[in-house]
Amino acid sequence: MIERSDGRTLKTTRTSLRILTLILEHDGLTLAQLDGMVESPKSSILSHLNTLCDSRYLVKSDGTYHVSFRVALLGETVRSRYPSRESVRTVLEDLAERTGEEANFTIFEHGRLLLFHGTSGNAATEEDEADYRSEYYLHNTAAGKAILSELDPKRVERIIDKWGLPRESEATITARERLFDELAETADRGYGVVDEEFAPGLVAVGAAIHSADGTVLGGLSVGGPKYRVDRTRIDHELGEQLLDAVQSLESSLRS
Amino acid sequence: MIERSDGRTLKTTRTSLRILTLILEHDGLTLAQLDGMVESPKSSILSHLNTLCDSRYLVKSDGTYHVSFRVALLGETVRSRYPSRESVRTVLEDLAERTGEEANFTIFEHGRLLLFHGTSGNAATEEDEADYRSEYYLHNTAAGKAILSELDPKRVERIIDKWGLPRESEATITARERLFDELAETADRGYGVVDEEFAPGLVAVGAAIHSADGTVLGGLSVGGPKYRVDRTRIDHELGEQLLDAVQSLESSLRS
DNA sequence: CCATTTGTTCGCATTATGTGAACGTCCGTC
DNA sequence: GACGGACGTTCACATAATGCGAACAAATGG
Repeated sequence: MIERSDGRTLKTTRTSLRILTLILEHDGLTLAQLDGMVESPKSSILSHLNTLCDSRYLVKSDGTYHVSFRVALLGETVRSRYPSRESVRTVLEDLAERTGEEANFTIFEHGRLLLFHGTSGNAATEEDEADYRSEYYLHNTAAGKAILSELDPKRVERIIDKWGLPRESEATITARERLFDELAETADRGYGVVDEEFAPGLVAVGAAIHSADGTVLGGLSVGGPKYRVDRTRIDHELGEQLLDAVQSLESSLRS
Repeated sequence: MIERSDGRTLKTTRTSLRILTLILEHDGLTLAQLDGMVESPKSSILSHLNTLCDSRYLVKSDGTYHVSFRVALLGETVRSRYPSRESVRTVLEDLAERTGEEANFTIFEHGRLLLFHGTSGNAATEEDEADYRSEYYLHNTAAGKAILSELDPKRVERIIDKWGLPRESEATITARERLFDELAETADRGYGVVDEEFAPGLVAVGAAIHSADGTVLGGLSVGGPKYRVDRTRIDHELGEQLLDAVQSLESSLRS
C-alpha cells in the first residue's frame, strides 16, 4: 500500500504526454503553435506528433492536431471501473435537496481531488466555462482536509511536498504547522470545514469516502455562500446531513 | 486536408502507450503480469510505469497499476468537443422508434468507426459485456460502406492498406474488387447496406454524417435481425427513414 | 511574383533508453 | 524460524534511438 515515488523516468514519453495535454487544453494545435510552447526543435515535436497520431491518440486534420475521439472512449472505459454516475447522483441530489446547498463528489488521486460529479452539473457539461475547475487541492477544500486528516502524516508530508500549499484565496492556509493543527481539529470533528479558504464567500463541509477495502476513494462535500452557511448551521445541520450522505454513499458502493 | 502517413516515430512513446492500453484493457496489471505481455525486460517496463505514474496517467496501488481517473476526465474533455450526447440521442431514439430497430451513431477516425451512441445503450454502460464492441471496420458495416463510397479512392486504398478487409462473418467482403463494386452501388443508392457481412443475421442500412465544414464526421445506421429486415423494407422504409434522420442530425450539428 | 511563414526531410552527435544481472523484499511453506 | 520462490528494485554499461539544426519544400499572403 506504499505509494512510492520516482525511480527512472523516460523523457521521451514525458514529452509526448506533455504535447498531448497541450493539444487537449488548447483544443487543437498546429506544429508551429506547439513550436512556441515546448522547447524542442520542430523536428522533434513532429516525431512526437507522428507517434501520437500513429497510436491513434491524435487526429490530424488540415495541419491541426486534435485529440482523438478514441481517447474519449478510453476515458469512458476508465470511468466504468468507478462508481456509477447514477448511484452517486442519487446521493448527491438528495444531500443537495435536504440542505439547499451544492454537493460534490470527488475522486482522490495523486494528492489531488478530481471532480466526479457535482449537483451544479458535471465536468463534461460545463467544461468550457471560464474558470470552471475539475481539479482541486486538498489543503483548501473541505473534503480534502477530511482526507488529509485520515492519512498517515508521512503521506501528508509527501503530498504537500509535491503540490505545495498554494494560496487560492485570502484565507487559504499556507503554513504547514497551521494545516496540521487544522487537520487535528478536523479529525476530532469528524468532517472538514472550509471557510473561504477555497474561494471568497464559500463555506463548505466535507468528508472522506472509502471503498469497500477501506482505502480512501474520494470525498463528499456540501456548501454554499457564507451568508447562508454559518457556523451554527454547520454544527447543527450540515455536518450531520453530510455524514448521513457519507453512510448512504459508502453503503451503495459496497453493493 | 491530406491525412499524411508516418514520418519518424518514437519507439519509447509507442511502448509507453502500449503499456497504458494493456493496463486499461485488463483493468489493472502488476509489473510481473506486464513482464509476460510485452517483450521488454522488467526494468524497462518499470521505467515506463514510473513515467506514466508520474504523469498521472496511472495510479499504483498495492503493486497493481490502474489507469487513473484523470484519464476519464481527459476523455470527457475530448467528448465535449463533439456533438452533445443529448442531441444525438434524440435523433437516434426517434429513428429507432419509427423503425422499431436499433440505431447507432459512430465517429469516423483513423479509418475506423467508433461508437458514439447506440439505442441499445452506450459504450460506458455495457463496456464489460462479453463481445460488446465499440470499434468497427468500414468494409463490413452499413455506415462504413456509405462513408467509403464518398471518399477519394486513394484514401479508400490507404484505409484498406492499413486495416485490411478482415472476415468477421461468412458474408464479409474480403476482395478489394468486390468492395469497390459495392461502393459504386452504395454511392448510387445514397446509403450503405450490410447484409450479414458484419454478423450473421444482422441487416442494416447506414449513411455518412457530415460536420458543418462538409467533412465526414461519422455514420448513422439502423438495422436488425434479417427476419424482420428484408430487402423490401430496406428499399421502401428504412432507407428513407435513415436519410430523414441524417438530415435532422446534420442540421442539429450545424446549430 | 517574391517574401514570409509553416511544414518536412535528413544526417550526425550524443544522450537517453534498453538491457540483464545482481540485489532486496515480501510471501508462503516446510 | 529458516528456506525457497516470486516479485519488485537498483545499477552500470553498450548502443540504438532520440534530440537537434540546417537545409529543403510547400503553402500563404501581400
